[in-house]
Amino acid sequence: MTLEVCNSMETIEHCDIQFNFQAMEPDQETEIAAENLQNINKELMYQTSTTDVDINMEYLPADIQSCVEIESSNVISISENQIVEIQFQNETGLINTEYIVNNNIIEADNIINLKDGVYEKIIPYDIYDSVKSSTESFEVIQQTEEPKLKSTEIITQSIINIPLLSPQSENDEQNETDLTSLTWLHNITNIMSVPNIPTPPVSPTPKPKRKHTGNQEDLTININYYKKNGDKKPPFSYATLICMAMGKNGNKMTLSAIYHWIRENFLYYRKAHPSWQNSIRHNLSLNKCFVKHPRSKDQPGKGGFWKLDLERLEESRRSKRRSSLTVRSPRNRHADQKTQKPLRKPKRYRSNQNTGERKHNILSNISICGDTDIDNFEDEKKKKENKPEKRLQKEVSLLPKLDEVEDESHKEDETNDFVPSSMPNQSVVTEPVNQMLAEDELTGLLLATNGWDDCQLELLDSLLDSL
DNA sequence: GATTGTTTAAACTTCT
DNA sequence: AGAAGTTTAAACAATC
Repeated sequence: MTLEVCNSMETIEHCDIQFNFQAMEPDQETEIAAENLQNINKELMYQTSTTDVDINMEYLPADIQSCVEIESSNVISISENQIVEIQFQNETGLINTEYIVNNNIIEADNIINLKDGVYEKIIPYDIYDSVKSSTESFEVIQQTEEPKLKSTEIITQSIINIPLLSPQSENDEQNETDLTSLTWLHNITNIMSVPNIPTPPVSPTPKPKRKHTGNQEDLTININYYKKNGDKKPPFSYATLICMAMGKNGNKMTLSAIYHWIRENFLYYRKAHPSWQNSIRHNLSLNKCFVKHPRSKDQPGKGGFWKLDLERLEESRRSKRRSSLTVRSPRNRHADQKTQKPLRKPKRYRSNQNTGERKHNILSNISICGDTDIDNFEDEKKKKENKPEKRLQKEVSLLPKLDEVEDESHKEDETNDFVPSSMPNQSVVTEPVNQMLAEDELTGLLLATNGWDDCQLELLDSLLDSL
């Protein structure tokens, strides 16, 4: 497998980008690591075929400041505002191409040009007409040889400079700063960059995190680590996980499909006590951004479809901002309720796996994380040997063994619960553009606003108002 | 009976 | 320290 990095634009500032790629065979991991690093502009090429990759900085572009840990992941420091093309290849040829701009993974279908600090993203032809009809912000700038590439979306320049955490880092604790809720916007931005969905303007540049120490490499989260390693709980809130799943499945999923997606993409949740599913349900019910849509009568199956309510997201975001600018409403939920209701009995069970853990923002790369082929999704109810959550007090004894889980075979879903991955395109095409701001809208909503400074919020507002 | 969905509440975490 | 957000646990109703 070859990793090819093409630096096609001038540099402005610095950021870190993490490349993840899998070896075809585990023992080839290091060998394939940076077999071919190429910088087009400077016509520099770095090649190695050794198993112990030793990057010679002399051959790297000046703006590439480091290239470390070339094993299962390849961390390279690359200038911000660069467009980076990554081609994943194996002996059979090209298997995938992705582009990265300011930490955003862009599908190869969406060719990107950079011009004077403005991103121009070419929108796939098949959604161009509907996009154009609903906004003036898109314009045709070129016709490409590829018929499906037709228009361009202007995206204001914005630099995301998110502290990233490396799971292997020795400095986890000190680096694990407030990467929680608010910042998962950025995650969503990437996650939701499914083909054919116009990428909204990325978030304004957050201020550097307070008390942040350590270099960027140390902060880089390898999302693949969480996909493959079930020992550590992924640093995403449940709301984030739900949005990740929905972002990959047209913002509309059944509960069981959400379970499935999470299990498929995070090994931890395959091994974990199934009480997390209770939390998922809790989040779906409690978070008003998740809206339940009952099945139609001609759609048999259990439960309804859960969707993201983007209007609600925006409404909530704005109200949160207003309240943050004034006085926080007094809230003493616990005290009030204690006076009204008797205390509950002590908890019988609490997982200690999350104790002390903090949620992290990541340079997420969900496309690398993997699109679960949900076509083969097997409804949970079919898995009798791997009992899902029933009642929590019964669940401990029902915990599935890991090997059982991993041998789990996915049969055809009989219930049509699963929303195929083709759904996103449909929904995007048919909905007005202001309904497509999923990423940014989600940001301000599900997340706390306290991670945003005034500049960010104002920019966000202006972007929203301009729609 | 199992799953889905709602609600309550305590514990925990993070931020101001 | 308090507010606000998140997670975990639990009870229970509705539905398939």
